[in-house]
Amino acid sequence: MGTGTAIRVAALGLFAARGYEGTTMAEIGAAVGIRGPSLYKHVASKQDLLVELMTTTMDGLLELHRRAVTGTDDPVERLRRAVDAHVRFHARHRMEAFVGASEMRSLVEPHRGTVLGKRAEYERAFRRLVEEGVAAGRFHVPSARLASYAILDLGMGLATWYREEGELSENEVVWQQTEFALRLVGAG
Amino acid sequence: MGTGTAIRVAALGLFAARGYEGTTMAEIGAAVGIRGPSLYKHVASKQDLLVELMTTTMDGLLELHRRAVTGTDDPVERLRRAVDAHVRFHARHRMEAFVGASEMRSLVEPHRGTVLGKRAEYERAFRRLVEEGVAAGRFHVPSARLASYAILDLGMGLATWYREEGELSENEVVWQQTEFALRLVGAG
DNA sequence: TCCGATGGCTAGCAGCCGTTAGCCGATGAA
DNA sequence: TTCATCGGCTAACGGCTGCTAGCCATCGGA
Repeated sequence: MGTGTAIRVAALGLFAARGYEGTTMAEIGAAVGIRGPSLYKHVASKQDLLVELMTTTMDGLLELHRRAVTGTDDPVERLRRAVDAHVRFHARHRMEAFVGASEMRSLVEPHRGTVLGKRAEYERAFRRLVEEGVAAGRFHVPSARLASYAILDLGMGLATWYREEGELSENEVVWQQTEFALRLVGAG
Repeated sequence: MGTGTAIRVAALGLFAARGYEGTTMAEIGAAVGIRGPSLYKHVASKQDLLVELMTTTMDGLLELHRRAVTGTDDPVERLRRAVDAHVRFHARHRMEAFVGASEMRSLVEPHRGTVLGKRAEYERAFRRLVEEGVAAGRFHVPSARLASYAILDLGMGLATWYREEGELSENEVVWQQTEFALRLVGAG
């Protein structure tokens, strides 16, 4: 693993624990065994670290979603796979999800707009999934928008309470959350 | 409205928008028409502003929950009322909820521990509600813990996407989210 | 063997932060 | 009218921040 990668990992952990504004370049340096100024031999700026972190997170999530919904036309199965990917991603990338949700404000334009755009795209994709199910008579919800937000929130909540060392394995959590999502749209 | 209250309101808005570390005392002052140092005639410190904000938020939420579940023994009705209070609170206090979730790290001990304790108490109360329903054969979930987290996440998500000016009224959102919660625990 | 590139280091700049000290006009009770 | 209190203000302190400049050891290829 290159030094650049180690720096990004350290930055992620610190941003999650202390926040972007609450993290100093000296701390990030210390986490990888060098001094603050030496970081600039590897990264352009502190802001750059955040930008890259947030855009790659959203890109990864979008890519996983696309792969998940490809290969079947059945609305129930499509939603099941999308939720599986969504929850699994949030279980595996809790810190990225937390930083992504709470540090949007620290992102400077135009990157803020870019990331917000990707997030809106992800939300639309989920909403469309719910709408397809409703149109096919498989889901029964008064508002597809509200239902899709609810499903997204289920997964994003993991950032707060999920722990790998916890009593529930990743697969158990993923399975139950998927079940919750299907019940929620009235397909359970 | 006293100056002290105006300061707290301004601080809440700024903490939500820019984060605790990203907000300066001069900005809080400017929001109420005075200079930064003058704030110290009304508040003890910046940290104090955050402490008070977070503890009163949790106290308010706990009190609302207690009132909601008092007066009936029916597990379904108890959960319905608790979710109603939970969602309504988060719709009305979006900024408090957002700050409460993302600025726990900026809280200094012993206040951090106190607030975490209150949050844990709130989570336990909800879990107990689910467990009661399961014990009474009215709810059907594999894990009460996971189900209660899911319900809590439903409401907390509002902090991100709910807007008063949106197309859905508070009552509509509250009603649908309550419905989602009941479906989720298999009581719909 | 040379030498450029790489990647550490320290010093330091320019600016901002929370907070304190101390000043002063307005206000209202005695 | 007097005078203490209140609540503004500016100046300033001590400390920290992101980042740049510039120095130097190491090391791999020519």
